[in-house]
Amino acid sequence: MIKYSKQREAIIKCLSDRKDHPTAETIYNEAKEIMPNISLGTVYRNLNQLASMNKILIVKTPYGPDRYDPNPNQHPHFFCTECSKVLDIDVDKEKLISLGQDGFKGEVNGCISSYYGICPTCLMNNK
Amino acid sequence: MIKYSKQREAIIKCLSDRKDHPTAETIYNEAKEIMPNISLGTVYRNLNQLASMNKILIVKTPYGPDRYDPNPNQHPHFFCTECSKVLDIDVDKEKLISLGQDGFKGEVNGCISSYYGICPTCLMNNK
DNA sequence: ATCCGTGCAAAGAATTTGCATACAT
DNA sequence: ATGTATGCAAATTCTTTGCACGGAT
Repeated sequence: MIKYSKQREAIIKCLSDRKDHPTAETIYNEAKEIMPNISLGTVYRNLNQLASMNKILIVKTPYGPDRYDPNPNQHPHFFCTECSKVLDIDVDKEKLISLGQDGFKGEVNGCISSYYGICPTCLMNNK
Repeated sequence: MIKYSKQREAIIKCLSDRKDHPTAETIYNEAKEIMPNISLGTVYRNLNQLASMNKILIVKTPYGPDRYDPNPNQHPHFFCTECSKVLDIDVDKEKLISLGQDGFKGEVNGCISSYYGICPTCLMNNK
């Protein structure tokens, strides 16, 4: 049985407020402002707990620490190779799966897709 | 300028001989049989060097250590959730990219796709 | 009263790096 | 001779965990 905690509430709030897929460290620093005694271990514990309850998503990155996404549905992300930002990118999930399933003799249950390139903001600034 | 070394040769040989995307540790253990003094640091150094020269691919995994692929072209992998095997999976690259680019205002330069599910072998054994 | 969650610090896993020496060019 | 590569061990980075205590139910 899961019990309420101020820390978990703060972590969820920090994560939900952001659209930039923060790292545990970032969440920790932000949570510290409203809760100076919170520890990094607690942040990790809660993030893992939330992920295993399918409330949030852990986003593995090609480099550096994991990032966290308040949207629990597995969906593709875009990694900007210029500014390192991580964005959501809208991709047809069914098509993605069927691309993999097509001709494959096993059973495809899901797909984690990471697109990379130059994000709209950097593209605009470059011009 | 890059200089020849027995160690690098052994590492390349071990990697090329395998189709199972070994970890650095696995390569290290295998290389040790023909070269007992080789160190894990050397294995990592060479793998990173080869990857940055685009001779091999580093395959990030959802859990556990990175794996290495003698095929340097970025291509999708399949992770078996039963036996943890990592397989190549044949997916139309152009379609994959265009799925991401479609409607996205940035510039998509590539995609790292990880499919997961049950591999053909496990599927067969389950029946 | 029970037992889940916390802070802290230590441990762990994976990978990188500094340094003196060995080897390829 | 020059400079890259190596072995070794220590250092880094990111994350998990053990433990005693505090707080939610």
